[in-house]
Amino acid sequence: MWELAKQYDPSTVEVKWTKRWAQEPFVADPSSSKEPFCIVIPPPNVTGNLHLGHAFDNAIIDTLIRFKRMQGYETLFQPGTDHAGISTQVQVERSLQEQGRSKHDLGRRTFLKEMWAWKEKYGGIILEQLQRLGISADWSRTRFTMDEGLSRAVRKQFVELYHRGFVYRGERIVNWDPSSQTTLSDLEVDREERPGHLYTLAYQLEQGGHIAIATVRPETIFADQAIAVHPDDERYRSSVGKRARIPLTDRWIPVITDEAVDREFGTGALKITPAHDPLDFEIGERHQLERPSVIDLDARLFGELVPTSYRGLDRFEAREAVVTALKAEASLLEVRDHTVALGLSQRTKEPVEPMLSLQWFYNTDAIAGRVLDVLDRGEIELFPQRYAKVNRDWLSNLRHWNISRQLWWGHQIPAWYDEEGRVFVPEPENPELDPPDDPRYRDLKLVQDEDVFDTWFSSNLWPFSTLGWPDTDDPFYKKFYPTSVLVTGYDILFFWVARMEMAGLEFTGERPFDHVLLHGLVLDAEGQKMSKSKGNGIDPLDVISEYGADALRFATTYASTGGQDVRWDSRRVEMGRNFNNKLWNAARFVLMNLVGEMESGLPETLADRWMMSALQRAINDITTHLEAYDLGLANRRIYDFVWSEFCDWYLEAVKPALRMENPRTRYLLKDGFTSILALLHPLIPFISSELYQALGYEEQLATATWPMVDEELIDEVAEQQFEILKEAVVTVRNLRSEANLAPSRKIGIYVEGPSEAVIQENRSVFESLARAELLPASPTGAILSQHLPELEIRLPLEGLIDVEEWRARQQKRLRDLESNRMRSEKKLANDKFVLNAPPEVVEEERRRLGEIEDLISAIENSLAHLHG
RNA sequence: GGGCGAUUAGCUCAGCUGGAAGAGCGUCCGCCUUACAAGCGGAAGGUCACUGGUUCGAGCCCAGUAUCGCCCA
Repeated sequence: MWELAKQYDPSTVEVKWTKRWAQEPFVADPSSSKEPFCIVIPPPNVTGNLHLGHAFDNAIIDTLIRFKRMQGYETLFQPGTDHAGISTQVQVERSLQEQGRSKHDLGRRTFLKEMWAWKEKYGGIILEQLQRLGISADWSRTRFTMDEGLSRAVRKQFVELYHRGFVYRGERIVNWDPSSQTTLSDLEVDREERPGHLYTLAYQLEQGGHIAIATVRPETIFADQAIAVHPDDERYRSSVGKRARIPLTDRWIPVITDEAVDREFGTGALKITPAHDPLDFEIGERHQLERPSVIDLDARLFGELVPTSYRGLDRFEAREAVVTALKAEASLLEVRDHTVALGLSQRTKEPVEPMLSLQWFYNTDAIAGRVLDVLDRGEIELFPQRYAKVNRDWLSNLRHWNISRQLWWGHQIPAWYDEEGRVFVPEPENPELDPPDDPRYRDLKLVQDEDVFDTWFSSNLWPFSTLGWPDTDDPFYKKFYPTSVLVTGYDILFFWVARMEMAGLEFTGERPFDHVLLHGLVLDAEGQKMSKSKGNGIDPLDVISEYGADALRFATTYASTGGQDVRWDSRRVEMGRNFNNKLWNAARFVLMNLVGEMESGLPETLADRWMMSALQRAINDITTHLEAYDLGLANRRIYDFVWSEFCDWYLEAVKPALRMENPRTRYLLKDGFTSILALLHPLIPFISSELYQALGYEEQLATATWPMVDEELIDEVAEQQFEILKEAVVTVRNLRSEANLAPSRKIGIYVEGPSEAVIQENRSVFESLARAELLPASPTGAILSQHLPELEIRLPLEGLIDVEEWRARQQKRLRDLESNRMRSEKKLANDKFVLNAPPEVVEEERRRLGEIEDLISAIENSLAHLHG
């Protein structure tokens, strides 16, 4: 037992438990009769690295899981990883590039082999990093979104949605990222305001004159199909129905009217380019316009419609060239500065090209409506509650979701086409049967769609696909679904949470989780988002090696309050490290005193009674906070209890009894400290487990039971008396400090007043804490005295003390008391207060006033007798 | 344009249903007091952004303003 070092070193302890929890994971038992509690991990990118966001998220999850496990729930912390389509593929492509190869050199099959090899090589890293955080997941159930079972779930989702008519293939304007060469959903595009220009172009009218149109993208004029004005716009009445010539070309297009045109924008006349703008696409549909494209997948101008000199130019180069030519032709009427809302690919930051493309879409209108009903009924509860509205607003304004991605890494879309372009999708009765293997289509030449699904189209199934769905008889699905709470950052409320809500209802008929706990984001010290490109990220593994994983967990749960963003501040981690050291040393003290006889039973001494009582209150508060997901409050409460109550007061107060080898106190010391370790375990699992073992317990703390409040131990008398004792001790320390008496010097103290008995009865505790000796009679001669309610404390004035300074201090205290008296008197003189305020508040105010008055007269009296 | 969050001690942040403002760090003074100097004892430090309102009573509730940040269009 004595081998506990003076200073806590987390590294060896944490590595030891990390290994143990990896080798003996917390396996969930679906046949258990215990109530289930399940959280699925927000699956990190399989080849990614741990960042602070993961650490934050998983610390919260694991705290809840460990808490519930100790409370007696059958817990499942379901771990796993996500294939993260684009980012993983980009990584592998980059590494190929370094070897001078491209995915096209390899071909799809070989490339995918490389991808899987990559996944095998790097896919375990992030999970190992998570284990280093001490999370108690059931590692025997680790899942990956491209596992066989989960892939089956994705296929079933698509097949069913297709046959129910919610998923369709269509030509729509999509967000094309020319850099990663794939389409993106609306959510993956960030809008950014950029300085740009608004160009006014003159389109010659066939009857003479011209019509001026405003555009921010002059390079797309070659794909124009019409000019549109608002039907009520008088300015263009005469032009409607006429034809106008596209500048730099010989093409003539009609002037049409459409309600969607904003008369206030530019000249009120718009060029309509259905293939390159979503609004133009809609207008084009209404007027049956053709939709030729002039921008290719590399964002270069192409096609018959583009004059040869511009073909092959990048869209931005082309803009310059077109503008120059327009100027030369005198078709450019005006160029004005104009901020444009540019769509950028979230991943590559490349401007997205709105482009006409044949893609798969998911019409979520109906299912979103059902989710809204469930949210309205409060069946899914969000924490903090304000996010319920955000959740709802997004669901009620959904556009069809583009679910195809032009990638190879992911779930290839199970749709086949024959030579005439007809679509073949597996039958719902037999979703595993590929149409080419279906005898009915034996004579057809079927080719599978090359694309894969958006990654979120598989992670939306995560809460149930990881539990065995589509096998609804899977015991884990039966036991743990719907899951209990989903914990994630608010930044993926739409991406993931809302989509899981839809998928859950669509396919299981149930909400996927009862509660959603959304936490904030971890920002850098300046309040900026952490990102690779900015290089302002902090590696959690560095933090762990410097301070320990417990300290990191402490810092994250401490900062987890009300969904607020967390500015990174290493002082919080230091706080955690210091706390762990404090706890370690408290344990050393406890262990040091556990030699010899112990006797179980109720507390007898004042200190024991007080500590056990304070412990019950702490248990109650901490349990309540954890149940309400207020981890920050729970953390602060246990921190204060351990440091300020247990260590600062109890451990000091208990020393005399321990010196006298009180077996009951010994027992309670151990008992109380054991409860503390249990209360701390969800927050700082490593050190608490280690110390619990050091105390001699066989079972590991993680599976011990959560402390319960024992009402019998709540002892208000002891609390009041101990409070008096503390105040008296603080006063003596105060006097000593003011009298400049060295702490090492024993001083004589005399106490007098109604509360005197409490001090006398706990003489040894008082003397030990105050480092003083109680005098049998009041000292004579020069004394310093300090007044407390119901107690006067006297100290022989023997040291060198500046009496004038002392007098000044006392007078300041008097002034403070007098202003308090005035406030109190004023309050009590107010009839409205006395009549309206609750009686106990009024009573408290009266008591306070009486106390103040006593103190004032006592201090005045002692000042009068103070001789300098 | 719509919505949300923040504004409390020098710094980073707590503050539950309204009932005399808190923590950690930092600062000042004193300590190797036999668990702990990553510590112990003591102290200083706040017009709770601003303006009105409700209330016996407002950091907290209501209305508005300002600044910063985020989301959506």
